Amino acid sequence: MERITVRLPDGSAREYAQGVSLAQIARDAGRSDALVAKANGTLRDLRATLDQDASVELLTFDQPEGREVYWHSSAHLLAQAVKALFPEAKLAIGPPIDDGFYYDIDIGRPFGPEDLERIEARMRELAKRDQPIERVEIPRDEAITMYRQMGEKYKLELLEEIPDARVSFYRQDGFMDMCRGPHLPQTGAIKAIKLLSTSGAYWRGDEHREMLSRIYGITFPRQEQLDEFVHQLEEAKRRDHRRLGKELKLFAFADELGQGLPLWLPRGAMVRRIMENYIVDLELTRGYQHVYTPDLAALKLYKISGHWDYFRESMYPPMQVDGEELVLKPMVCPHHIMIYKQEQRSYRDLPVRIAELGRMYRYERSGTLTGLHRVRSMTLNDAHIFCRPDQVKQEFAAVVNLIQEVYQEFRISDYRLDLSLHDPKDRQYYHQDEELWMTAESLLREALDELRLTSNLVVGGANFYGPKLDVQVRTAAGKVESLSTVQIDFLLPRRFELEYIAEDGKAHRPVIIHRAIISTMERMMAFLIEHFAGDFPLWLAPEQARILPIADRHLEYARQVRDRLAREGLRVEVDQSNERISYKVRQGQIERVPYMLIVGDKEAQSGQVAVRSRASGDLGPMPLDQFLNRIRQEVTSKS
RNA sequence: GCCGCCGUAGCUCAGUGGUAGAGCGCCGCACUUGUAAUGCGGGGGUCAUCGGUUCGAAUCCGAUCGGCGGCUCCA
Repeated sequence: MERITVRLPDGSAREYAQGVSLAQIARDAGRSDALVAKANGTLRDLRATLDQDASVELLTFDQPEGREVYWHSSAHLLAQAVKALFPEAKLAIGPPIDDGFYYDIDIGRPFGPEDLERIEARMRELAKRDQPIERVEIPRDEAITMYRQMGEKYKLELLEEIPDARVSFYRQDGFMDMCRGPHLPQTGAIKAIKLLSTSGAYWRGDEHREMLSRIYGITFPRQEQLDEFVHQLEEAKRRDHRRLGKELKLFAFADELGQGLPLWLPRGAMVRRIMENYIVDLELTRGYQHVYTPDLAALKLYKISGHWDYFRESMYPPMQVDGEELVLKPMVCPHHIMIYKQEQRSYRDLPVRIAELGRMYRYERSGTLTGLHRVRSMTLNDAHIFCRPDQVKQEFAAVVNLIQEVYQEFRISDYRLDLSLHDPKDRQYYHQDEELWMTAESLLREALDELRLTSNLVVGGANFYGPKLDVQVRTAAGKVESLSTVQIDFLLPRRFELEYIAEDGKAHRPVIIHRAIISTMERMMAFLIEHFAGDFPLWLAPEQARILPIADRHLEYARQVRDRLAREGLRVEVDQSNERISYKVRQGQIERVPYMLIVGDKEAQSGQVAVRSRASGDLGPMPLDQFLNRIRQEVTSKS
């Protein structure tokens, strides 16, 4: 028998007989926690054997790839349990996801909560039996025959697309599932199991095809990890902007008003006004010109831009007035283009940066509406930069710098950049001028390189008119959404026949950079609520300080303090309720007021206030001016 | 839009076919209070809406509206 050499990442090497299993190697390395292995860069089952020299990396639940395999096997376990309880069930697909796994299944009826409990219980039983999970390869024809007999029509459809002569299956305890693998060595590795939810999901993500039942679940090697996960879910719920928005009276919805149409309550409107003033003032210092454009526009505007062709379904239907067809403004760019076209532009004028807090109305499908994240009426921090081709890179860089500056002030550091390019194979959505795409995309890439930014490439993520860079953040519910965006557009200038007169005296075509820094006010508000978990920093807090009189006889002094602070531009209220001080403090804490100023006999006599901070509690008495200095500094530094 | 779950007082929720409940909030009275809940009393619901089954419906069935979790979509 030949000998082979196995090298481990720590540099150690060991000789084995040919045909040694990766599980054996894991045992010898004392790595009982290994779930799967990477041999010469390829992921393999631990049950797999080696017949030549290899460098082997043993992966555990702590590595993303190990977790993926763990959850993938968990999905198989789920399918096995479902098949045991519902033999007529037809299986579709069951992949791992960021947090757990799901399996799409067709049992001709939906799964109810009781079903989930039964399935979960069965999964535990099956895991406890600790059956080996084995890979088997069978000829494709055999697989087809088998699935045909079983009536597994979804598996058959998948099988049809596999060109290989042999297909791999994984078998555990009599249950077989077609799968590329790899998988855990045995089902017993799956310890803590929880099925989370069910939902409908279209077969192959196509809304014209069968609706399957999807079961989501999560598993862990240890119960404590599951408990921790559940705990985190609960914590996330407490940050949820919909909950805090209601509790803190920031915004609301009303059935009578309509779906997806938010009401900004006084406290939320205050935060919004601060955000708006902040961004508009900042943009004015960066050469943007702020404008206003109407909420209605002639449909032909969007026919020219092309948006009508692409987004008709999500625009409110046209209304006929005086022989004109009007739509609610679904987006701002054509309006700003009209402003650009108001004058003949010289190359010396460029770039022209037109900005607006643009209110838009989009008919989002009812099932997609979620709190302030997805609404039907929204106001975008929009701007369009009209520039010469040679200015694109520098303008793009300026926008990215602005984004970074703003994020620093909002204390946002957890985000990802997505670079979205067009997919040349998608001839339906993207215009066919490949040269235009090449130009736009290489400009974007070069600019990113020069900024030394790394981004995540999304092929096919571009707009119909051009590529873009999005700043992606995560919501409390764990979903990724874009906050900021910068988009390069060579197409709309052409469609609208935009021009500027260049040095050569001839008309040239400008480029448009579409950009949004703080997103829509709705989305930004939702994000900030969750980001700060309701504790807005002083500069954003709707109520910055509240004065709490100890007894009714201190009300007058309390009002004096309030008036003084209000004249200094602070947002401040007096708690006039007939309650004990500890109750008022509790109320103030619950309502997330950054500062509480307690005033009683001592303070009234000495002209002081006893300061309590939301974050650090009682700070003791201080003269009013000292308090003012403190918070002025805090507002300026946005801390 | 599609699939599932849900809808009881301002809020959070209990109430599985037999006369609508609790806590908090709100209003009133008393206490005049020193850093996370003072006590007592009161008002408040056509049980989302409409229709059906039943002697009788918050409860069972259907439709509609709205919310939640997904799918699809997201200029």
